[in-house]
Amino acid sequence: MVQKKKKPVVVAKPEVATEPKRRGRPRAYEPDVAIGQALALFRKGGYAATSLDDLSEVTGMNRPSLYGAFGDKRALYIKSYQRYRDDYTVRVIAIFKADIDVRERLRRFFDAALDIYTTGDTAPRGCFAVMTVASDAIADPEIGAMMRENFVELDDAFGWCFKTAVARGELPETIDVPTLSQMASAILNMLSIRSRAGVPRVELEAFLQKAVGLLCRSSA
Amino acid sequence: MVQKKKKPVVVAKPEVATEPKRRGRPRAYEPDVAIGQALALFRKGGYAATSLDDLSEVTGMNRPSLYGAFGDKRALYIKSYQRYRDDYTVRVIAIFKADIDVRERLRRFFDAALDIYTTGDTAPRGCFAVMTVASDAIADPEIGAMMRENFVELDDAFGWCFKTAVARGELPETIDVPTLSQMASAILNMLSIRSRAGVPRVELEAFLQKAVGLLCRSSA
DNA sequence: GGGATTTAATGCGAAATGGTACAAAAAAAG
DNA sequence: CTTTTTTTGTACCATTTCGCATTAAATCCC
Repeated sequence: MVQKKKKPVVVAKPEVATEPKRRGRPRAYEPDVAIGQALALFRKGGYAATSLDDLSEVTGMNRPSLYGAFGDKRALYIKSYQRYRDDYTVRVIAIFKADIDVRERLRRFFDAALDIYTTGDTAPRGCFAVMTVASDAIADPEIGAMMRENFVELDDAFGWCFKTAVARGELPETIDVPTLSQMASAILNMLSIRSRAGVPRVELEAFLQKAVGLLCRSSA
Repeated sequence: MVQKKKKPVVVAKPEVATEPKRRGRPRAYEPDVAIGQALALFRKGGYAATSLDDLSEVTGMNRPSLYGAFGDKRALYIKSYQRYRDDYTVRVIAIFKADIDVRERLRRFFDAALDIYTTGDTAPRGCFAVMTVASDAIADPEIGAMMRENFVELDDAFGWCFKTAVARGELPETIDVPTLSQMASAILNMLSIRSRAGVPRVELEAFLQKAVGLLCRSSA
């Protein structure tokens, strides 16, 4: 899904299945890991503060190669975001598949977010989408639309949690699913901001423990 | 509080009380409005994406004057933040002084935030502190500390609201004040992110209406 | 009016930035 | 071995950026 596939029609040689015998000089880099390194750098400094030279250095690719492989800075930024989104999507799906009650599900959801937000060799990085919205990149209409979509998807994910909880009898039917979902999204935003600001993870976890309880209190 | 005062000891001349007879060539700019214009620009694009040339243009001051008056870009950024903080502080104080119940107080609080977040000649700007944390400026320890302090102050402000509500019998003594306060801060963060992302204000106001109800539901 | 003082305005310069042209290199195909 | 194809690596360009040095202007004090 992330990488090219190129119709492995009748691949006779059972190599690694990811090498369709390219023709020219072989690449000195792995596109996948390069995007990952670019993502890490963008998450550290944001769009404007990350230069192509920085990206070139961290990926080990020189600038023309970067350009040829991913396009200009903006394209690389968008590809990095898609990688970020793909990465956390698999975690969310795993949490959705688990047969657990709504409180545990929310706890795991927030905990996975903290994992992602506190990632960073030196300092926590927060949420890429939140960072993007806060940056100048939001002036780009296409990028803005992607970020709004991201937030809606998160609302929907939480909405699914709460609706499922009602269906399973864990919460009363009187709860306001949309409002609770947006509240959960708000908590996510707060985790992003504060973790990036340097608030210790344990503090945020302590808050989460009580916040989940508050969200799931059986109230009309 | 915002500007210099310079001991108006026995000011004989009742001018405007803000002109202590400077000596050299008079300024062609008003430091106050210049900072305001710089703030508007920083809020639009963030730290890295705002150049001194942009700031020079918007303030009408040429770069050497900017430098002489406020210091380098970082100093100007910090001064802009202080201006931002001073501006909203007066609004918060007004809300605190009003003799209203907790729901109305929270509503006004959030509404004032929306006023500030949706400010912008072309597009909404969000919260300056949130933007700063999300930017590369967070790498600066001093700026990071200022932002953490900002968040703590907001928590405290909400904490005062809830404690006062309990004292006035509007909420039961069993509420968890710190958790509710942080939840309110989380809502503030969400408003900042979404307004800047372009979510219409009416949508956010609709959410707020219900969110305040949820926060103030008399639950243990 | 003359000097002192403060600011404005011009412009320089070194470095960084995004982007690209072009030749050398490395592999497969013939 | 030669050609073709793809990527690498060096070098370059135009622009922007931050910062400062220097000169010109405007005002106050004597």
